[in-house]
Amino acid sequence: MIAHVNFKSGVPVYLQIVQQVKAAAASGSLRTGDALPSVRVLAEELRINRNTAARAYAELEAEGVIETRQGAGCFLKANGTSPLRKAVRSERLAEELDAVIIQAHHLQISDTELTALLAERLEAFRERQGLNGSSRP
Amino acid sequence: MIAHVNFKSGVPVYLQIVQQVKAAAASGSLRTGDALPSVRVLAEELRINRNTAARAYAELEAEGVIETRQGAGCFLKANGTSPLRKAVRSERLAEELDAVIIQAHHLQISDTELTALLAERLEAFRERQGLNGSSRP
Amino acid sequence: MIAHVNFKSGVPVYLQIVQQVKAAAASGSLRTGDALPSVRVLAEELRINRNTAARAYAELEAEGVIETRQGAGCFLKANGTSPLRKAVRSERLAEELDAVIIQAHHLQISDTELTALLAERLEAFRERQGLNGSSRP
Amino acid sequence: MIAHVNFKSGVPVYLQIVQQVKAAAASGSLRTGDALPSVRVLAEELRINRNTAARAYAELEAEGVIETRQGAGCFLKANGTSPLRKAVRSERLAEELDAVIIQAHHLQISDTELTALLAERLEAFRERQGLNGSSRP
DNA sequence: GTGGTCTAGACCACC
DNA sequence: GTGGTCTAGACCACG
Repeated sequence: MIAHVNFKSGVPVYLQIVQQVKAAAASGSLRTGDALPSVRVLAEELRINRNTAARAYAELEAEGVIETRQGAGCFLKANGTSPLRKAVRSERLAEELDAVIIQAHHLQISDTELTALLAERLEAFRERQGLNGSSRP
Repeated sequence: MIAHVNFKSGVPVYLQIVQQVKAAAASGSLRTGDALPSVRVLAEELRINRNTAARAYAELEAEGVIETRQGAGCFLKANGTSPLRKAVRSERLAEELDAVIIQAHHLQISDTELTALLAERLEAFRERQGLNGSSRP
Repeated sequence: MIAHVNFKSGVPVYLQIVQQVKAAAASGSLRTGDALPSVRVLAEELRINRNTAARAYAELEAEGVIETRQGAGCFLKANGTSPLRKAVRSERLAEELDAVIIQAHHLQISDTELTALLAERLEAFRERQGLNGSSRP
Repeated sequence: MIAHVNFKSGVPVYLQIVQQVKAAAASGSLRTGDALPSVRVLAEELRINRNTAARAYAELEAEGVIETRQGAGCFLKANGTSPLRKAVRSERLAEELDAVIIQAHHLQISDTELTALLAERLEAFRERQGLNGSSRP
């Protein structure tokens, strides 16, 4: 099961799938060249419409995460292929960071603590990557 | 700045506001009796429609988080729950940071760059705060 | 009437719309800030489904040609905002040029003639731009 | 190289081939009795499925453009139409160039860059031709 | 009124 | 079998 959707979260279903596939790709549990479940299979597993599943994959292709080949299926692309300008990429990330900063402020977590937390999560992320990278049947 | 909305996250704007006010209340950064910005002011600050701001407040009132007193404004009600423990608050932020890290990976932004970007955005946030008035006494 | 679709060409309808809006924007007959017909109106005019019209607009937004504001409509963005890397942009254009070169070869048009033809069409394009730029009610 | 396909244009690949063979026949670059590459070879050259190549040839045969002789291959039939006049051929190319110019505009590629890119792709094309065998005797 | 999402079901192009 | 497109019609978020 590649993803699990929550119909009540308010987040569009197709975006939930996009985020989860991205997470799987980033953490290494999906690897370059791996085939993703077909649109029909994914739709059945998640009990969503085929169009919704297709839309998620279309979005992933537009972002350069996967490659879809007519009649063959969808495959994870090698990382390092983001077609966006560096400035645009930084800007997008900055927006997300701003949201986190506001949230930290609301949760009364200091700048120092937030910075430390980021370092900690980064380390955890790299460790997870290492595990997925070495053990594969 | 009581909230920060992301128009492209897929999460309805009014829900983003609701969640952030709740987070602020839960962590103690907003306290019983505190006044919230008026619908008009909030709409202006966030550059959203007044209807949207009103809807967020309506939702918060329906959930018993705030209380609107005619002609006086909106105020935070006693919530009955003790402020969240620090560990819980960190955990919430960690989840958001994990999402940012995944995004950074796909945007091909290195750990170093991400850390630098956080520092930069933190500084910008503090500067904005300084301009908009001083903190709680 | 912003576009006209040909159902028999084999080219997806939503792509035909995308191309025509791009052409209108490039030639100056649509200008920065101009509102495009609403999804519903466009769908009615072209006698296509509302979803198809929406998809065309979504594609145009993804390419940075228009901006869509929830509840307000779609508006032409200022040019000079392509979010793609220069290398990616050149590559895409190169692919299209390759197709033209093959076609020229089939039509037995020499390299020199093709180059001259490009210069001629570029001049014609700039002239059309000039006309649209100056005369507007 | 008898054709060049664009997988992302939205036009079915088999139709792209049909159109290009027709163009070559109309302009005289393919002449009555000329042999076309076998389905197998064409599929390899264009990196498409053999079924797709076969379909293109089937379509061309149905339209009476080519003739397949069992065991010998495919050959261009007499088409009865005189080769197109140069003006007509230029006009066809001009349409394609106009589309490229519009695309270049949105990709923010200047006239100078576009012209240079054409020269570069022309050179690459000639080089490929040289490698793949000499021209018609 | 605007655009966004989802479902259902159909047909096509391609492997 | 695969993904891509289109239609029809519904509901939601937003101005």
